[in-house]
Amino acid sequence: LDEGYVTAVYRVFKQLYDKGYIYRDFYMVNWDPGSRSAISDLEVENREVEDVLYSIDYPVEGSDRVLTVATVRPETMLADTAVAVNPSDERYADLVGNHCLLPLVGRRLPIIADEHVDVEFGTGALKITPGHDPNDFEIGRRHGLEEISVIGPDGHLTEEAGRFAGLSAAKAQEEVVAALREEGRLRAEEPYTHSVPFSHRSGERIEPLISLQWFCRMDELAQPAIAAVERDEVRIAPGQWKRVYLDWMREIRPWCVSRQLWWGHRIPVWYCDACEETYVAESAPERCASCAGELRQEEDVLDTWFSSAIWPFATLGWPEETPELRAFYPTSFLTTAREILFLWVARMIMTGIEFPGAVPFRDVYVHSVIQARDGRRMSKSLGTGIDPLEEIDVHGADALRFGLLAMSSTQDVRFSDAKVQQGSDLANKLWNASRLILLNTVEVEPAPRPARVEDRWLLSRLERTIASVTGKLETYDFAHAVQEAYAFFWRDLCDWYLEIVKPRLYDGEEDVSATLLYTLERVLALLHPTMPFVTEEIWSFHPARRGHLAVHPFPQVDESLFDEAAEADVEAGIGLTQRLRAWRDLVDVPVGSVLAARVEGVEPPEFVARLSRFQFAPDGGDPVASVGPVRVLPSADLDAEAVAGRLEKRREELRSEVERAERKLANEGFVAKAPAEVVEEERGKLERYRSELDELG
RNA sequence: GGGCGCGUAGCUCAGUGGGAGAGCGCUCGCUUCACACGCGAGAGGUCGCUGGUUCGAAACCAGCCGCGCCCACCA
Repeated sequence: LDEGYVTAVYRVFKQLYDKGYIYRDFYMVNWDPGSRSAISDLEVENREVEDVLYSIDYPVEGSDRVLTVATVRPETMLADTAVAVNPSDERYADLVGNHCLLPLVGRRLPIIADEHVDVEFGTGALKITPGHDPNDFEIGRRHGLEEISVIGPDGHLTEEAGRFAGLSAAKAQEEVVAALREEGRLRAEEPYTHSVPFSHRSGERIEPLISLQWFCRMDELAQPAIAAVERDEVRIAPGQWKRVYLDWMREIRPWCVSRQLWWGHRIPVWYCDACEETYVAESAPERCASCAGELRQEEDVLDTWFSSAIWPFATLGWPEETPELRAFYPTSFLTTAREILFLWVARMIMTGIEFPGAVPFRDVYVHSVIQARDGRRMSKSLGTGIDPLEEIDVHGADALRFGLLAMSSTQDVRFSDAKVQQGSDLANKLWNASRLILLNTVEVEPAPRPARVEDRWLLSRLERTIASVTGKLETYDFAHAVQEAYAFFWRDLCDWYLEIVKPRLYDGEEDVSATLLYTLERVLALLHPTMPFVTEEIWSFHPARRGHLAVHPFPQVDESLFDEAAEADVEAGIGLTQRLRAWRDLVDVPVGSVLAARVEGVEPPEFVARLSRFQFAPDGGDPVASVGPVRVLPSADLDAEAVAGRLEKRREELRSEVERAERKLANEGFVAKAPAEVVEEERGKLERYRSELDELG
């Protein structure tokens, strides 16, 4: 409706017309009786339908032979203008050039030979109805056959149908079958399942009709658009869609661009009824140039995708040389659903190259499709759609956004309420963890200030997470990107680091405050694209806040904070803590009790004892159990039987591990052919299992 | 008919050559001073089937079974 846009559409139509790409022709189109309009091939959807296949005898003129033909649309026989057989079919070779007599009508039908006919199907004889079947139309044009229309745009039979005129196609079918039966021409009726075109718009069965329409020839426009994708001037990801695009483009067919609808850009063509002149123009001519008569504008409108095809530049003011067009064209990135690849993306590329002279975008990402909860397509007509506003009411906008990203994949996935709930839980956790940090840190400039090994571990993990998330976003791997950010925040920061540093935090230590505020700032920025609302709100309380988080730079990786040694030490400490906790659980130690223990060898980080409720002392008698390097000392809280049972279970686990490693290393092929580091790793494992087994006694 | 993809824990999905993973659900224990939308600990899988390649296969190859999508003019 925007005037500037209409100008652009008309300019495009006129230029394509002047180049000879746009033309008007009688042609077989997909007629949608529901919307009473032609529609394009791409708007047609094929569905399996159970029909009846009728076999009808067509007598051969001047002979007692008959040709039996098969059809699921017997009413269209009224428009038959030939019978075709395959040229290699010896059964009928002598009949080619003769005529059949069309039952009910009496028309003389030439018997022709055409490669299209399948010798194997039915009797190998095919009735030809150029007016109502796309194949027959092509065959008809090849052989110069008459094109008769017996079904009109309203789905009812025309005057051409003689005594059947005025009937609906369905009713006509019944009557034609009855008449054939009466004349003894109906040889067989059998159930037949086949795929049938339906209108994507109205849902009605397509009626192939010949009508006068506007077409756009696509092959010239397609060539540079094919080259652009071949040369990766437009990159299509995931890679398989590049080939799908190219395959389609290489076999592109003329595009029927006219529609008999009210909505749409009216085709910029004017007719003079007096002298039969036709004008194609960017704006309405006043009068006919030849006779000065009144002009009448074409009533058909353009396919909606015709105007959408020029969207990337028409919205920026093209054909005017606007500042917007100069600044923003070509654009960089388009994300889209795959069913739009042909309808829209391909056409934008073609018109972008043809008109402004440059591809409209550099990268196209074809995303996965979220299906309904039960795995069916989301669809308005099936009622399987999921209303995002309802989801937002229940879980929140951030939760839905997180959930959708977490669901996304290279394949189609079902909508998962659990993933949205996970997002909602994350928002809640972000809020609470931030509250802990913001209410307990002292006033200090946020900065990485590692004072202990756990600080170096956290900062190293933070930077590695930023690196990894960034890499995954760049390759459109959204699900893993958000899952990785989620795992760092929840596991590393909340479950471990915050629990480890609470005493230092409550003590008002500056180093840990600075490090935590720094980490929080980076985590908020990292998660902001995924959860914009809650991160922005938390940011408003952050002491480092300058302006909105939405315009805060996305975190850049600081590799100087990578620290492999700290990671190894802390992760070993975490592993030991988990084993100690599990051991306590399994031997039923009372929850609050602190057990005495002694450590053999290197002292683990301080937090291990605290988080597993142990007290490590240099001495204290004979141990009653071993957990890795930890020797648990006797205590009133320990049930001797449970401890012994647990010991035995651990021994069994270790024995089976030792056995597995030994078996592998005993395999000569493995030792000889596997890479040295893999063999070495296996030897290391075996050694560790054996020494722990020795410790247990 | 052609093409693409999928079949892994109860559910939804990751994992593409060296000891089976996540979220949810389930079991047990915790009202521990950020969070019970939470914390800790667990159980649970002949990785669709059959062959093959390999020292080694959930992963690579072939065939089969089941499911989905796209394209296509067999009446």
